[in-house]
Amino acid sequence: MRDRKEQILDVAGELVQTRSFSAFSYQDLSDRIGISKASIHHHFPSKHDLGKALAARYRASYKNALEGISARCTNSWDQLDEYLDMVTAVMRSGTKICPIGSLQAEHNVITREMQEEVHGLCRTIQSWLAGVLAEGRKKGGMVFPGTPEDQAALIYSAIQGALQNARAEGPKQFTTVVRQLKASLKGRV
Amino acid sequence: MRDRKEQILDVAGELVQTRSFSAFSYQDLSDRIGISKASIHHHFPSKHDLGKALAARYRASYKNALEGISARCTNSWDQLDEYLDMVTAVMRSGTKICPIGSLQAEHNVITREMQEEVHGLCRTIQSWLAGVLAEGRKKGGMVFPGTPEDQAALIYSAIQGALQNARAEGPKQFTTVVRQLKASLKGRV
DNA sequence: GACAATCTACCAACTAGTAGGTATATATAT
DNA sequence: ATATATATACCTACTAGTTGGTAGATTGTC
Repeated sequence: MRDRKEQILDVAGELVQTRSFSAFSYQDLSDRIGISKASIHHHFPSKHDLGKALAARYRASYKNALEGISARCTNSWDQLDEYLDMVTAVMRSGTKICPIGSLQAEHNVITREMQEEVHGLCRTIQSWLAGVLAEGRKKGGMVFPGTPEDQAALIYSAIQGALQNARAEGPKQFTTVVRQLKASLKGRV
Repeated sequence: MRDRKEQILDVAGELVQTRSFSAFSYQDLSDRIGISKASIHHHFPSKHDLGKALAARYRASYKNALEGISARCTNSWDQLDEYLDMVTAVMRSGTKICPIGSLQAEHNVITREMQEEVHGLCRTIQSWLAGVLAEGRKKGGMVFPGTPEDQAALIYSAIQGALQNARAEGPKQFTTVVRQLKASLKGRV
């Protein structure tokens, strides 16, 4: 089976998002997938290997998704909406949180290579957001203080914080944050 | 020694903020404090007891700090500044993150009682923020869309997300987010 | 035959938590 | 005063189970 690796990453991803990187084990993977613990070590010799591959996959997947949005729609507002819809979908799928948030919370217990993957993912999203905001300010009437990069940092932080809150406080808070962000960009106060 | 309990909570708090709740053990506490693991079990029979006491202490401490700010200054802008300064101090102290963020990231692996303490802490901060925002809109010229509660949710989420990013991305991003939030409230765009 | 994927069976280290004992205070009863 | 409880704080030594990881044999597939 060639996609066993993918399957393992799927399950590991779910565990990272519902628990945390420290709080799941190879045994958990073994139980869920139905092959022995040693077999999982065959595919990912150490937990660091697994974590690194997982973070890299998240990074590639986000990059792909964001490029897809850019290709699909030209309007900045639509691009922002699609991004926010994507994140909303993550929140709605059970009791998950953002994988970035989960891995960042354990920043000091993951390896350097994992840290770098997570860091790259942050940069990818924020620079994409900054691009959308720059274009939106020029042509779409988006209103915000500072540079597009500054505002991207705010939006990114708010979304990440809101995603984390959502699991404890429910989805209402998350949609409120999204609404506030959009209203603020429209300059309606 | 009466304050042994406090000392244990101090060390546990630091470990929660630098690692995560799952990623520290009674042995870690024992090593750092210099008393046996069993002695720590004497003070906090189970890890759940320890986590609950820790979350409760955070809650009380935040409540106290926020009430102190309200008592100290009457101006809404000053109150907001003091809150933001307090959070900035958390970020600057080494490689810590917000304890709430850390515990929320592990929402599904902590006990219900711990979840409730964390939840209460979130509510405490957000309703305090909402109070400051309501007053600031009325008398201080603060500008934001939606209700004060809505905007409090945004600010709270952004701060929490930014705190989490700070450890991976450095303090610059955090100060940027704070600056953007304040500029936005001032209506300068 | 080579190779990948799997297995069983193991390892040392670590996990939260317990059992049972010791030293030292502070009461209380005589 | 002095003996006797009681409680706190700590200890060493242990349990049962989990952790990430390894060794070596077995399977199926090109």
